[in-house]
Amino acid sequence: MHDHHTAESRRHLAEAMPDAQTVETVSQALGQLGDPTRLRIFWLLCHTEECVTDIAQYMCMSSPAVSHHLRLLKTSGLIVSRREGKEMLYRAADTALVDELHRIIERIAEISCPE
Amino acid sequence: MHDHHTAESRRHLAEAMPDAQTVETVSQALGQLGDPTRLRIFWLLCHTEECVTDIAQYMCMSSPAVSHHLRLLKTSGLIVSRREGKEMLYRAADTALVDELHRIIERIAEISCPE
DNA sequence: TATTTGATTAAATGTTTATTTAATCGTTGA
DNA sequence: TCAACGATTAAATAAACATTTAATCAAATA
Repeated sequence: MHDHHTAESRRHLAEAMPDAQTVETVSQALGQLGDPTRLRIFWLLCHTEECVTDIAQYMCMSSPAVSHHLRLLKTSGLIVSRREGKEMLYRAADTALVDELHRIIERIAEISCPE
Repeated sequence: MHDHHTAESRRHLAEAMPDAQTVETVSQALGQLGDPTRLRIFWLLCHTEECVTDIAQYMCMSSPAVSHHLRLLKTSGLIVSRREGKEMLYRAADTALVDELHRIIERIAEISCPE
């Protein structure tokens, strides 16, 4: 049987480890952008406000499919919407979380895909 | 029929939009941490080097299940491993991508779960 | 108020993904 | 070289998830 951590080092880690609620929240946010479709929609909505029809056209997808992703992003607090006449306009939420996510997307793109 | 973007504004967006390859890469990396189990393993391995048995114990999971997640993280370039005797030791990879991801995890935890 | 347009919801389908159990592989030491 | 230990692989199952088509909803306007 090999050596494991001491009780003390294990305690240190356990204390520094984000609690279950935090882990849920963080992975939920990151998971949203783990889907390439949602990543592109989110990125788009960080740059401009769009209606569902235009997003669908931009993404080359059906509007029900886009609607589905918009609902997930909205439920996660990453985007917001407002009605204007018959249209629903979506854009990125104005929060620190969104700023960070937008930042890291462009940063990872820089790092991983330099050209 | 409502108004859409001009050809010019659409062109601007299309040019700024990360290409398909980049979107794939970014969402792949973020998606890895979209799973709470992998997020916790990754976070752990950002802080210390561990063998599979210890990770499994820490996570309260079977070692095959942990092995599965380690493989995914490794394939994505987020962690590395080395053999020491019978054990495989895993730790976070020493890359800019990993630094960024580690940074954002702790940042999102700060933002979303203040206490 | 009936029709049209834009958006969402629901049901159904197909795919991906996590976990379990059992079997196998690699290394060490008896 | 055989037994023991740590780790991985494989097959099977179950749970999540994305997409499609059809139906419904909400606002505008003719």
